[in-house]
Order: sequence, then C-alpha cells, then structure tokens
Amino acid sequence: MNDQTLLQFIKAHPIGASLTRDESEPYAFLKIVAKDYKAHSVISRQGEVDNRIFIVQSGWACLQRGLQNGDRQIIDTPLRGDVIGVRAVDGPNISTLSAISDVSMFEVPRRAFASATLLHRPLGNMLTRAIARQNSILTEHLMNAGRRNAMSRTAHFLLELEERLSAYGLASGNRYECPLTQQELADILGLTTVHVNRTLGELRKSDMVSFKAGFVEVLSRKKLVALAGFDKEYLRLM
Amino acid sequence: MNDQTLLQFIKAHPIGASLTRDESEPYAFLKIVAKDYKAHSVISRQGEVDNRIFIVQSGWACLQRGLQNGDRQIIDTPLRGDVIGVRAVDGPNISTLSAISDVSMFEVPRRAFASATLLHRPLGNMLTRAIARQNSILTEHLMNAGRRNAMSRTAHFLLELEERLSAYGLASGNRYECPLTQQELADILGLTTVHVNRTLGELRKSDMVSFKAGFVEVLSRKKLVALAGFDKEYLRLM
DNA sequence: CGAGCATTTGACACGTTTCAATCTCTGTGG
DNA sequence: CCACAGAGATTGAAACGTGTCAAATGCTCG
Repeated sequence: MNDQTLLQFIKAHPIGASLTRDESEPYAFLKIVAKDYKAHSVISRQGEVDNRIFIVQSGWACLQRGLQNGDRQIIDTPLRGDVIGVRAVDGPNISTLSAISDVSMFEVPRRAFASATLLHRPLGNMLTRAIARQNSILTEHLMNAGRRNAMSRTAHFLLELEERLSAYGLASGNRYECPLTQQELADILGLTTVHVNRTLGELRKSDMVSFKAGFVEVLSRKKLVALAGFDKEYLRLM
Repeated sequence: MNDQTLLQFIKAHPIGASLTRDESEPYAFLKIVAKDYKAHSVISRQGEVDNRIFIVQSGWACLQRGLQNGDRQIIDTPLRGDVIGVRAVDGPNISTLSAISDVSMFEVPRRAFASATLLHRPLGNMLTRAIARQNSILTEHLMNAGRRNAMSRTAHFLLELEERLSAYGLASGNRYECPLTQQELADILGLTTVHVNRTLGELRKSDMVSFKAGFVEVLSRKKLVALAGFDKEYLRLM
C-alpha cells in the first residue's frame, strides 16, 4: 500500500493528462490507494465474483483464461496504465488476473467507478477509451494467433511490448526489461514452450531480437518490423 | 434509409431497455436514421479515416483485418445490437467493416456520440458496456485461435452465434439462419477453407451440427457443448 | 444455359506439437 | 560459501494436425 491517489495517477495517465484542472478536480473524492501484490500471486480468479476495476500502477500483470483440458491462453499482459475491468457487468470473472512480477494496482469497486462516471463524464470517456484500446490489442493478438506463423507472431508481440512500455519511458533505446518466462510467452502466443524456444533461437540467430535473462533487445528493428508486419497505430492512446 | 430513430432502437436494445422513460427521453434529439448497405459492400475501409460509430439494426456485418501477404482475419461478425466503434480515437481505421448480408446500420459521428454522452450518462454507460462485451467476444475468439483445435473451435463459434442471435429471437429451436460462407468461416476461425470443410463434415457425421444451405442446425447440443467447452456466460448483456 | 463462385475430395508437404532427456541457471539451507 | 533442488531453457526425434495444391462437382444468378 501507499498513499498515492487515483487522481494523481489519472493525471499521469496519457489519457487522463488531457483533463483540465477543472475536469479533474472532482475526482479528488475517489481516494483510492494502491495495493501491492507479490510476483506470481493471484489477484482475481476466473469463475469467482469480484466487482473491482484495476488500473496497473507498476509491474507486469497477467490476464489469462483456462480451458477444461488444462490448457490456458494468456489474453494480455496488462502494463502500467492499463485498465482491467475483468468484466463490465456484475457476475463471475471470465478470466484470472495475476501478477507476473511484483505489481502495484489501483483498485475501485465497479459500482463506485460507475457512479463517479455519472458525476463526471470525462472519467467515463477515459474508461471507454481504455477499454477500446484493449480491444485493439486483443484484435492484434487474434491476428497473431489466427494468421501469423510462429516467427512473425513472436516478433509482433515483442514489438508491441516495446511500444507499450516506451509510452511510459520503460523502454530505452532498443532494450527493455521483460520478466516473462518462455512458458508464459507460449501461452500468450498460442504456441508450445518448446516451439517458442526454437523460434526465439531463430530470431536471435538472424540478428533480429534477443530475448534473454529478463531483457529483450531489438537487434534489427527494420528486419523485425518487416517480419512482423508491425504498425504501432493500433496502440495509440489518443 | 428509413425513419426509425436511434432512440427507438436504443430502447429495443437489451441494455437500452433498462433505461427509464426519464433517462431515455433526452436522446430524442439524436435523430439518426438507419442506413442500408447491400450484401458484400464495404462500409468503412481499413486505413481510411472514418469517424462514425455504427450500431447494427439488422443483417450480418463483418469486421476484418488484412495482412500484407493477403491473408485476412475476421475479427467478428457484428449482429443486431452490436456497436462497432471501428476505433475509439480519431485516426485511420484498424479494420474494414463490410456487409455480409444486406445490412441496416445506425450511424452516429463519434464526436456527436461523445457529446450526447456528456449530456446523458446512461448512454455512455451503454457504450462502455457494449465495448466491454465486444471484449469478451474477442477474448473468446482468441481462445479459439490460440488453444482450441479445429473441431472444438468451430463448434464453439457456431454455439456463440446461436446464443447471440437468440438474444433477439433470431434463432428458433435448434436452428438459425447463417449467411456465412465456408471461406468466411475459415477467416473467422483462423483455418483454411479446405480444413473448415472437412471439419464441418466431421461435425455433421458425428451428429453434432449441420451447416448447410445458409442454415445451422444443432443436432446434439449436449455433445456440441462438451466438445466446445462452451459457457455462454461471457455473452451476457446485463 | 453458361459463368463464376462455393463446396467437396485426394494426396502430399510442412509447421507445430509431443515426448523425453539434458543442461543451465538462481535461490536456499547447511 | 558450497551443494543441492527446482524451475526454466535447450535439443533431438518422431507424430500429428492443418495447410497446400489441384481437380471435380454442385449451385445460383443473370
């Protein structure tokens, strides 16, 4: 826990930053504090009812959904600034939210957020846009799983991460920290661990990216972007 | 074109229906009329700038995204009541919106909708919830492409369609109309036409579903639901 | 009635998975 | 400070699901 308010964070958020003093002042009453979770802990479990909305303050989260046969698909890895609604309606969670690294989250009851939204619309717009961006990201993950091969989809996702992180200055030059395990990467990309390993190996050998020891390093952006067919437009926040 | 107003439609929408007379009255000023599109016509093209929001009044639409190599992935087939933002921010479209069957759409400029939203919050909530549901649907499509095999993902999608259609009384008993081509089904599921054909054949042979002549018929819901691991919870509107 | 698209079928190729074993870390307790 | 345990990474060989290519058939609409 710490005493930073949601208000402060909203103003720090690329979308929230566009609010004028007048517009943001009313949120002061939303004195939500951040809550910390240890790496690998579960924050909210698929199937359980949990009416909180989360905003990532720091760290890497993980939104995943399991199948009966034990397989799982990671829907997204929410990063700083991402809003996680788990659901927009009350009812059991559709997916599990957990922490990959140590994570700090702002948490608001869905109802309280909805009320705040009624009192002050720009907040609602911010939410709408955040969810819409999630939509774009999901769409691109669907493109990955549906129509790109292992090399291309891995490249695409690594570029996406870089772009999302650099919006917050979390990627410098051609390098960024990435606590993902190859197992997790596989569950994000819809591949097996073994194949992800081979794919990363090939990407490394062809001097495009290296994924090692918790860091990703882009070796040849040009080749990588071409292979992935990457266009960052879909990540634009405003 | 016809003269049904968006207001009338909002009230007919499962989410909009929960609005009280008082809440819905103010929308009357949004006198948007429906616009008709012929089957197979393109409504809004990937890469072009188009600041409209669409709500499907009737017919089957198609939201797709193309890759440089010519492959395409169909992101979703918006049906009656679905809201299509194409994007939540101004800028080039991320995907192409087209008509599969003849389609009738409500269209509102994004900005006008945003303003209306400022004046009347329930409208904004409706939008947020509609986008959030899109999120659930996308998530499930991602599960399909990432972690389900051809049989299971085909079964899952056909059950999803049935559920979405029956919310509007568009599926009766175990049968519904479906204008999708096997080619389109392939682009939705991330498979090839040939393989979809074989898969549908197997589903038919094992007496689970038949997909033929523009109609889908569920033969054994029990077997189908089990194969797909289908749980309609994610489609709940409210 | 023909043209063009959608469906169906077969044979084969290929990308990815599966299974299994080995290797390399990193953190922990002695 | 070393040794060990356990997780993660790496590698090889073989199996399998889905893709590719190509041709035939069946529809539907002008």
